[in-house]
Amino acid sequence: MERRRPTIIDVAQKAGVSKSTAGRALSGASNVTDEARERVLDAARAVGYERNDLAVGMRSGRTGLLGLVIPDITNPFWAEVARGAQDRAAENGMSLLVFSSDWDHGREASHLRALRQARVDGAIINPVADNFDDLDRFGLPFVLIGSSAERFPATSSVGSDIAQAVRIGMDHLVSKGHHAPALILGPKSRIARARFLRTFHEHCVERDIDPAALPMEDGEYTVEGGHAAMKRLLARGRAGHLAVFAANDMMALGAMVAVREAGLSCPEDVSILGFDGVPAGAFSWPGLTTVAKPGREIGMRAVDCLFDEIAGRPEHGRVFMPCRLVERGSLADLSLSQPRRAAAAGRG
Amino acid sequence: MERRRPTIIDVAQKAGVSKSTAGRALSGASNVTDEARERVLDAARAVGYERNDLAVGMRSGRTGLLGLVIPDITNPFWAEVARGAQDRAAENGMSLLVFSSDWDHGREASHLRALRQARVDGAIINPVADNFDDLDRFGLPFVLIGSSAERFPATSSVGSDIAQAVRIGMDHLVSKGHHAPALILGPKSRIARARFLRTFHEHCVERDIDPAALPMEDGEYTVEGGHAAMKRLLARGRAGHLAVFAANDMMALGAMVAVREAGLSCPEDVSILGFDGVPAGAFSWPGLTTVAKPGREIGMRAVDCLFDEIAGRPEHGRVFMPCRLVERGSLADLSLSQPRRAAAAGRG
DNA sequence: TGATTTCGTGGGAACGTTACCACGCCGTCC
DNA sequence: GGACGGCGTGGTAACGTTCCCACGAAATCA
Repeated sequence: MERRRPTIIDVAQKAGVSKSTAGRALSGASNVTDEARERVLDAARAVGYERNDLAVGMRSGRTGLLGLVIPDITNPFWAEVARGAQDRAAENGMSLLVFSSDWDHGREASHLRALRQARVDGAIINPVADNFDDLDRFGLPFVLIGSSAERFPATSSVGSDIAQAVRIGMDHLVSKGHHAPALILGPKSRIARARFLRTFHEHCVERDIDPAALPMEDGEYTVEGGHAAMKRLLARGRAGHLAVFAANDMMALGAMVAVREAGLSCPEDVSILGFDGVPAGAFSWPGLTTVAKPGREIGMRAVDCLFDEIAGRPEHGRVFMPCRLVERGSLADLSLSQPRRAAAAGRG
Repeated sequence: MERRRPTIIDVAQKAGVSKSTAGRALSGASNVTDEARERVLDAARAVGYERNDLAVGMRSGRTGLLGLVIPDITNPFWAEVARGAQDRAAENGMSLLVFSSDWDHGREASHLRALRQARVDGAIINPVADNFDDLDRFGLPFVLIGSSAERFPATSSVGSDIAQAVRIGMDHLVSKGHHAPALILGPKSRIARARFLRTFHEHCVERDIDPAALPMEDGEYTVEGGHAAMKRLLARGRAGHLAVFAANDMMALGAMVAVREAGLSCPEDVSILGFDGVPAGAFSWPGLTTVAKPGREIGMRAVDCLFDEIAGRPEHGRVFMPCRLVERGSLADLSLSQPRRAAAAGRG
């Protein structure tokens, strides 16, 4: 801090041009001769010049900073989103300010204000569900991510395609011979639950299944929530093999523990399919088969959409990124014990 | 962007004072009357004024931004470090720029330059091991974190107390009746391995154990590395119960798989102790007993140290944060089957 | 009472870069 | 030859805040 850093004035003097010409050469503008540009670039290298983004931002209105406001960086899904956003930002010479909101309205408001004060070029936000006012008045380009973005229909957003995810999950269950799986759902207040259920109902209609006849339990999106829901499912009694589609991987992992505690085994007695793709699913025994959300792709796509917002290009509306099946060991394959014709009919 | 944002000039005019007085009132300086301050704060609220951190940074040299350069935000340990740093930064009204280096020298150099250009107030860095030059010339206050910080002895750093971790791990193994555990170590080139081994040797000396007589294998700090090392350990044959202290949790989880593949069970035949505390350890079966690193605390402490660096307060040197035992189910308790006197002698 | 100190206020300049415009030179066209 | 347009260059001012100093009024001290 004691030693003054070289400025564009130092570069200009060394190169024997004006600061205007120096600035143009350094920014890659076309209205500079190649000879002048060479002299400027050499001078910049010689004095060790590095751009001051504060000054650039003051005059040009662009800082090269992007903001990311997510619930919790230690949550594996959001860490993947952050990673995708980081990578895309870095590819484009931009830096990412990362905040964890813990789904707290006040924290989010505080983070949004920090972003405004820092004059970021734009932000990617997983909105706290009831935070309409702050987002309306954010005043900078932004893109929403995650399920809660649905509450802001006029805004560009990027999220997992939950409908597609439920569909590939159900198709996979059916292909393994599980035609009437039980469901472990998330809490009633959550948007993701409604989307999950809607697609599940569509799936049943397509296959002439009465959804009301299928066992369903719900709970928090936690290990404990899934554990309790599975216990309730098992307490209903089961006729033969039970298959369960859990609304997220933590619930699925908790359900596995409940199965074990009941003296049963997975997948021999109970098959469990998760939804999320958290890393821990690879280490349960057996490994959890799950429908993985595209966290990293969401992060990258959100940055792309944000660049369009910043550039004033047409809005994207809502973008849904496809999920992907991750096959491990938690689903029994009952299709192997089915007569061929019955399996084909089941796939109708 | 079209609507000009209110500046301190607007606030001053509305409050009927100079911009100097307005600035003093808003920054909490003492040389303003209470009456003027009140008028200024009311005016600021009325016009919707928010500070411009670019302008503040240009004049004052302080931006309110901190940088964090870690290997990979999706790694659970580093995500915890980031979380701790975020929280401590937010408590102090600062914002955190987060970068993932992937242990790549070029990426790190690029991130350090971005931090300089953004004129951050300081940075927390897990250095790529051979990056002496860039750090020497970083030019901003910084604090190092993680094991590779040991290569920069004159610099403030914060890391896990690996010696203490190995000690509580070994003490715990002994308390469970495992007096001569095998080791699964990380790669020879890694600093953490040397520290782990050194403490292990000290522990053996204290307990009159010949370390050369204990089985040791090594590999990469990955599931696959641990899996292969455990297979080699098992291939040596085992006399009764085998206990293994693995150099990180991923290796431990890989070792568990190898145990199962060998037709053995954990903890009945083979006990496994990990090191790290990754979330996945809670979901293996049995759950992994491990010595957990204090990621979040490291992040917080690093921010505290950085504030001291920024303020020019005396350096901290190297700070080692204590690790913590997380008991789950992967260690058999052999002390229950030991005669009381023999157990006491073993602990001597 | 006069000199000195303290406090609060206001004005100018600095911070480092870009946006903007004027100007001179050169080439092309009528 | 003169008018026009394009290109490259340079100079000024703007961006929004803080730093710094000068000044006047009030309080304190001798």
